[in-house]
Amino acid sequence: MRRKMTRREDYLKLIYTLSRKGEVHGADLADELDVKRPTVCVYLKRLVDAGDIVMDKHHCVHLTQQGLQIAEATLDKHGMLLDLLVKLGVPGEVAREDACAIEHNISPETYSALKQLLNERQVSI
Amino acid sequence: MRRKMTRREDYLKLIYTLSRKGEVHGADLADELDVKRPTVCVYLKRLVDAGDIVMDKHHCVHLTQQGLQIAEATLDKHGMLLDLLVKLGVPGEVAREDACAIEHNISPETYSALKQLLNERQVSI
DNA sequence: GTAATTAGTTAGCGGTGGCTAACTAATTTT
DNA sequence: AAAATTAGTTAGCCACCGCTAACTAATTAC
Repeated sequence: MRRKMTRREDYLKLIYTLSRKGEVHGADLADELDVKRPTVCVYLKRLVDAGDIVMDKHHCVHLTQQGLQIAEATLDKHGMLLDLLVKLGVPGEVAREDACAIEHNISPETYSALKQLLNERQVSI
Repeated sequence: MRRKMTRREDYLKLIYTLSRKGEVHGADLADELDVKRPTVCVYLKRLVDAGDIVMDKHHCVHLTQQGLQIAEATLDKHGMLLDLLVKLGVPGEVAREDACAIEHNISPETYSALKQLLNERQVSI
């Protein structure tokens, strides 16, 4: 059984976001994730093995269909949590960090419940 | 800088809970945490080093003042999250798992915001 | 075009937190 | 009391995810 890749969603989320702005290189990921380049290099190989990304001849990173799906799902959870926390009065930067920490660990049930709560709040306040 | 002991709160929480019912042995912790006895044995040494617990001559585990404080704070967060999720309609068992996953990662700000939300909900529903 | 910088990689390491195997110590059975 | 079971420990391993040092390849400056 393959072990958990707890950083997987962080990488895929970031690759997705950076892709919108142009080519994605390992160095960009290292900057944003605040880790060193060798760390990224090694991890990207695992993401390739997992079928989440492909690397082109210029070392640019591209999401596969599978990687894209995971990235979008994670960004969706992140956005929902961030919106909710901010709406509840948590300062933006703290809310962002908490959303990042929580997003990997919520069940579909909790996701639905919180999303519904967010929608209520959007009209009531 | 010492690395994060992400299991710390799980152990301390459980030790606290089991203490209410009697002596706490490594084997009990292994059962409840669903890990093997050697894993617990090694981890308990780290908790001793961290100043969270002491072991008596019969290998019973006791929380220090510091360990007690962490255990109570964690249980408090856990209880709040569990109550909130259940109140939002998340099934009990799922809510418990999510509360466990989330409790280690929320800032004081998010804790306060969610606690306040819980209090509102308690009166409004 | 050569030199300097930047990017990617490889090797080797450390900490966290699991595991099994094999030992010792304590407890229970018989 | 001896045997069997259970508890604790130690050693050695593995995966995850960081790091530095040192290498290579590519890019940019001059």
